[in-house]
Amino acid sequence: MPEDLLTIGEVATRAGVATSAVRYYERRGLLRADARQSGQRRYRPETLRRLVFIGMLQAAGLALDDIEGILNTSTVTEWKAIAARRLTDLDEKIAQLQHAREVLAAALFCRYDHPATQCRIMGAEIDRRLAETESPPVAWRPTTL
Amino acid sequence: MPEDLLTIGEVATRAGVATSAVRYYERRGLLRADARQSGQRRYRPETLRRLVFIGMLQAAGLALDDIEGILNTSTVTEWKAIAARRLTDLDEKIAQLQHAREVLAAALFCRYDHPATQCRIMGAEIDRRLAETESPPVAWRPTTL
DNA sequence: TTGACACTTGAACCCGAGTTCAAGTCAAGT
DNA sequence: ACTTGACTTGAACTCGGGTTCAAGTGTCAA
Repeated sequence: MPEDLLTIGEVATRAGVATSAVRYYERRGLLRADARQSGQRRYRPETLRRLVFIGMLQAAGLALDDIEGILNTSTVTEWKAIAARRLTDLDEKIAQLQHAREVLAAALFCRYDHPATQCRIMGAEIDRRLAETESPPVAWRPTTL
Repeated sequence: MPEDLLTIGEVATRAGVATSAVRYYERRGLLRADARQSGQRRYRPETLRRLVFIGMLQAAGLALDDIEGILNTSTVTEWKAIAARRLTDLDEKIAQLQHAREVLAAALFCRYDHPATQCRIMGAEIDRRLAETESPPVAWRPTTL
């Protein structure tokens, strides 16, 4: 018996996930145990790497379905297509969050004080958003929303 | 009866959310209908703005509980504290996503081809992550994960 | 041989953020 | 009078990504 096989607890802690998550990934088809020793799952170090890989893609905002696709497709073009699509989404999301960040940060310097909806930076952004959806503008008065 | 009141359908479409979401926000205490006309909710334009405000904070990654806090706290320091905490989270998340974006983008240029786990850029990042959790390093060989 | 301990299973549950559904109400138009 | 259409309600359901639970199994040490 090769002793370089890891238990579920080992791969889980080393990959920084819960054992329940590892079993869940197996259910979802992202992973297989490489062996069983008296019923217990055993993993090759490569599988630990695979687990970390899953975590990376997850951190990049990919859903488990996409990750499964990337791991289980048979051609380069196929997985790169999925990755490229998600890269676009990711860029969009980063841009959105950056904008949100600006607004939120600016609001912290706002001294129209209370309540938050009174803040004129927020107010201006609300106007922008309302205008965007090409609806008739609603007049801005410093009223409690 | 003041005719500048909006129906739920109006506020919803103008704010870009579903009517069910508006009712849900009301249940959660983020919102109140300003009036009722034969049982139906009516909203002042300010409430439409409030709805957009909710959407903005949501886009910045705030949970409805936080948003409720920001809307319903009584002091400036209180809502700014919440916002500041979330701003930190937001910065962290943006940084994470940017890193993930780099890796993903780089992977698309990788020509170790198939499968995705073979990509050496991904491989290097996996190593970095494994090293980070101060676990003993696992040797890198180009094996299927 | 009795514990302790880490694992096994399927099934049920959790969370956040809503959506969907059935059954009912109301006002307007024909 | 009847239909249409937008609303009302509470309760149940959805979805993703897991977690928790009860009941059982295997291995090791005292």
